[in-house]
Amino acid sequence: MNKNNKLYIYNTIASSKELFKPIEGNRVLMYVCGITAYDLSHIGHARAYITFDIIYRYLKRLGYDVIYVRNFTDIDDKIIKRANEENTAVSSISAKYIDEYHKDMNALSVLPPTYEPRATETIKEMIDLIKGLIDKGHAYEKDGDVFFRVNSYKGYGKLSHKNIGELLAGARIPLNEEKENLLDFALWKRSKQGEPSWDSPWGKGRPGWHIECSAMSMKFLGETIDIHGGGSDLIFPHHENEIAQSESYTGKKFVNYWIHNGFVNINNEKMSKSLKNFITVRDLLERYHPEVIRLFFMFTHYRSFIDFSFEGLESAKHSLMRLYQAINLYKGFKDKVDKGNIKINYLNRETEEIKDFNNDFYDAMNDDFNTPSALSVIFNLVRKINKIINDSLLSGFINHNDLNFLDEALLFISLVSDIFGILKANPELFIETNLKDISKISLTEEEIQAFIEKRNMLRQKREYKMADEIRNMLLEKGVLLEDSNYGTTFKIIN
RNA sequence: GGCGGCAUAGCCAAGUGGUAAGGCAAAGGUCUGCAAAACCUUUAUACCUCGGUUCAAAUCCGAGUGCCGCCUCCA
Repeated sequence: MNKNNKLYIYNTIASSKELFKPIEGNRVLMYVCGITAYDLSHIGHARAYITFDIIYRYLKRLGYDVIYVRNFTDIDDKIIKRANEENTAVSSISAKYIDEYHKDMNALSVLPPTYEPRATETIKEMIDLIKGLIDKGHAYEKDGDVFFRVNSYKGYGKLSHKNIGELLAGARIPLNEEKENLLDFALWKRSKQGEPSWDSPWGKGRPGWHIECSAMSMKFLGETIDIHGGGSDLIFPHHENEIAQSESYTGKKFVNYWIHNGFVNINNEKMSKSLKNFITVRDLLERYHPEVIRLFFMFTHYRSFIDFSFEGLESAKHSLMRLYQAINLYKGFKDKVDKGNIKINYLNRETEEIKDFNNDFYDAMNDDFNTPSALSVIFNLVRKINKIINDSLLSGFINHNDLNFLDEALLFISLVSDIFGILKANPELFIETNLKDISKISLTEEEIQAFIEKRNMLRQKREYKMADEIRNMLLEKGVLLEDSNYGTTFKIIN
């Protein structure tokens, strides 16, 4: 762990952590590859965009002025295929799924980037880029298709740490007669019957996939940017190709820091459409609070693959509850202090210092955004908060130093919650609503309340046996009763 | 076939040279008519195996085993 208060980022191209230094002053130029809009987003997308959301939020917290671009691929084979299947326009498919994506991201509290360009809005820039590449001998046209000449770029493979020979040996792509080299990739594709197309110097056609990110990155951020991110599956060939075409065109370094998030697996296997084991964000949001999903991902470092499981989600849910309970406990406690039910004593006593937790937290985050480690700091802090409050509740006194620590601790937690995008709900409400899902059982809320009242009458008469019978009966139906000083509440169990 | 990653308690998961964070679960305690909830406390002495380097290794090096990913669209 680094103790020098500086941010280190794991750079894929260097295969190691590097000190982060922006190109210019406090400004950070960040580009993250967005989705291809042809279907609902799945939990893999959720992980990727939550990861970069936290990076975005954290960089801003460090005082950087971040210009964040995240694109939409709205022209592509899969979208065309989907449009044909549904007998509708390509643009209506992409518009629909961009809209659905926004709904999902919004629900997950993923902040909107500074710019969200679409490929089809950047055709002109792409054509200019391709023209430039042809002029410089890095690309060639063949019957309306344009390919990038991989052999013309000597650094090819530097990101994915492969060399052209290895790639050729392992290639599984069928040989395309029109290409000079198996590894050459399409910059421009001539249009086929019934496909959307744009005019170009090479006839009607549409862009290849890789060129759009180079064009959009340059359009909004310039020729060299600080951070470029995406899922680890994009390292090859997508990002490798982006580097080749961008650097061949500008003669400058394209990206300083490459950040890639690990994959989401299900039962230890990659999630994919062909295995039919993917879970949509939409489905997950029906079962879990968005903050539970965020916390679930944060419990694993962003670069590790994560094995998705409902057990893991349940665990995250209980963890989140623990955080909310502590906030709630503090609120109730402050109320008691304000009302004079807890007396403040002004003896000088050693107490915890918030700055220790603060330092540990930033050390963790500065170490390549180590959220699991940062979370452990928060849970340690929560234990201290609970302990101080419970001790005071028993004794009726709170030391003024401890009280001050509590106030600072809660302020710190609220700052952390801005970075993580959690703990934004009303604690009392969150705890209540997350435990009550009446739809799962055969009783109505009114019926349950009636039983609770009946039982409490019996309890007042000390007829505990009958009271317990009601409690057991409700438990069999999935309703668990909880008695407290404030009355009896219930929650639904599975 | 080539390249790369991972292997830490019942489960999940940090830690990458100085003697094992945290979460969930479990057990004990406080509270309660009893429970539940909440909170507190406790919970790894072979960190996959074998060998090596070092005063010191989960951490570095070598070999092996197992799992996974990339080399095809993919977050």
